[in-house]
Amino acid sequence: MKLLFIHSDHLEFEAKQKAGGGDLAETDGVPMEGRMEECVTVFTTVESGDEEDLDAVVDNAATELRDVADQLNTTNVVLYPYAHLSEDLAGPDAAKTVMRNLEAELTGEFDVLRSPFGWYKSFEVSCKGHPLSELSRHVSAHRDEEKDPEETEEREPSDWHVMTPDGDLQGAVGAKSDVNEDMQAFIEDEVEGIEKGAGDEPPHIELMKEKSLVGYDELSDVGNLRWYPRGKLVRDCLMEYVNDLVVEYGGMPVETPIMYDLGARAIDEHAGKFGERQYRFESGDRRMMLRFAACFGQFSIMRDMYISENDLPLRVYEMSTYSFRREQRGEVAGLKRLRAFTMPDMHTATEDMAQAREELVAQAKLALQTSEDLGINYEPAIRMTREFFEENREWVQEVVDDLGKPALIEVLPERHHYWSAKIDFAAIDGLGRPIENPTVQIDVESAERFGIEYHDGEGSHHTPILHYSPSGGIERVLAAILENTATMDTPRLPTWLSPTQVRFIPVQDHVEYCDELVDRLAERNLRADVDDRDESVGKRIARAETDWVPYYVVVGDREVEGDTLGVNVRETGEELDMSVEELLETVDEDVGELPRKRRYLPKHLSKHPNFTGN
RNA sequence: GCCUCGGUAGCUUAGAGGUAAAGCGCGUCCUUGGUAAGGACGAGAGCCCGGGUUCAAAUCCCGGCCGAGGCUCCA
Repeated sequence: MKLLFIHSDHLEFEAKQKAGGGDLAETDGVPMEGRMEECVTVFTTVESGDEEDLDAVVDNAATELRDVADQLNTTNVVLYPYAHLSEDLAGPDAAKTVMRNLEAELTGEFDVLRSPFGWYKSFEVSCKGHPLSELSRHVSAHRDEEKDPEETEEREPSDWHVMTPDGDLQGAVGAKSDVNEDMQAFIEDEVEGIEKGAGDEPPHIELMKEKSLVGYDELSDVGNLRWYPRGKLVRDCLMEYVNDLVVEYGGMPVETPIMYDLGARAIDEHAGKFGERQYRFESGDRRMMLRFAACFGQFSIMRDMYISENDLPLRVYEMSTYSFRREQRGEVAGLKRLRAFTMPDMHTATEDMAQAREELVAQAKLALQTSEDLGINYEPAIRMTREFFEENREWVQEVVDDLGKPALIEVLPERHHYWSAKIDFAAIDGLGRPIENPTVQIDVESAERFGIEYHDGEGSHHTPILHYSPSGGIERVLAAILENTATMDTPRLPTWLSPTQVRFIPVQDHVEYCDELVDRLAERNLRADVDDRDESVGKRIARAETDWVPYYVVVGDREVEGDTLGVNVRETGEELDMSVEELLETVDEDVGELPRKRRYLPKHLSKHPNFTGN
């Protein structure tokens, strides 16, 4: 809601003509003309985000108004509906409700004159012109806890348990002694609300800058990152990894638009559920939004398809570059929380709840596999409504057994969101705080809202739909990987993600020989480069160390003339004698089946520009 | 969004009303090096942006932008 306060000598209005059609114009309970002296005139625009909680908006607006009236030392208030303060209007019914309720809220405390909604009106206002006589405020539907202590009581707290693979269920806090360190940290954060690492910067933020991977860009909005070649390579490898994994599983890749028309009912409803955290804008005469996940486009595809029961489960997949969430300013942090992020997103239309449950487990297990490949430890949390838990208790036990590790169990008294059950996986960062990454959820609402149906011999049916991200957002995956490095003796990336996998350091002018070795590695799609700079050996080795190169080799007369290389293995700090062939084999095995992309930077270090780490 | 702290060379930081510093990096030269940083010289600064106070502002004040942390939040 937008409010424009004018401290006025007087305000006078007269309704002239109804605006819009139907019963838009208010006729009952408001005067058609009026005048007030020595007042604060409040031009008011109710916005779409306010519809989330009209009572909260009224309360917050009243608070602002009291504050302003107090400063201006007046008790006369004119409430004047004025659509032109925002481009994102609430529906007329909501707007009228807010105006009426605000009037009711203020009456008694103030002398209130309200001007009617939905009319073209003439008005005259005389602004006093002192420094505080024109003020504007933005009020949201967000409840401030301090102002409304009773509000926090409203949502009943969840029950928390830990379930072990053998089916044993116990209270989460009591189970802490039986689980590993990460799960303990997870319970402390989720259940006990214990803050850890207060005041410290998470290590990944400095690393992403220092290693020239990712940086901020002041010319963009907050939480929109830029990727330098080294980071871009890591990012592309991660994306390729996830794409391959999902396609292998049976996801069918698509690509869908990043912006949607809020004029479409299904879009408006789906978007409306998620409150204010969206990028919204006008384009021509349309109100648009940027997607916050790939649901919109994929649901739209499914809606337009003729889906036979034989097509189920139907898995539509997309690497959403980008999804957008306008997180609050102070919530955005490093790679952990962004406004523009990259979410691998698959939606699966299923025949019925039985198939949905089956898919949920299979997809959860696939998520756990990324844990292996990425070297990130994940702790699972199964969250569901009490109703779901009671109906599916045995099945939940099977799930935990299948996942093969203890799971945090959250039982919600009632359904708040579109899902009835979901499984999240959390990595624990260097400060003991969770980074929630993969997730799979059973959505019981969207098929109906978007008109997604499948057809069998009998007729058509709405489908339960799974939302799935096998890895979580790509940026968060990198955050988790970098956080991991902070606890290592020798911090490093896995070889398959290292921008340079092998570096050669020539002495006695053996650059050409090194170039040949680079080419031999390239034949196997392995990334090598040559530090041909005119620097001391010690200095170039220091550079290989700070560049986190997993294998580096000094190449001089001995190597060119002999048949072994002294290969420095960063992980162990050992120098091993290997033939060229052995080096190739070692690196080859190290990368294994994981993606192999070409180098993004020149072969010679002397040609590497310094990208600023910002 | 609110609160606290910060923004000085490409990077990391020192300085605190009166001519703007250092290390790293960069350039040139010397060194032709054998496993974590060889030497010399040099270039490089709208001191985040906009206002204000002052003879004088990077420095003090106000507003904004960006970053970190805290609150809230992550659908």
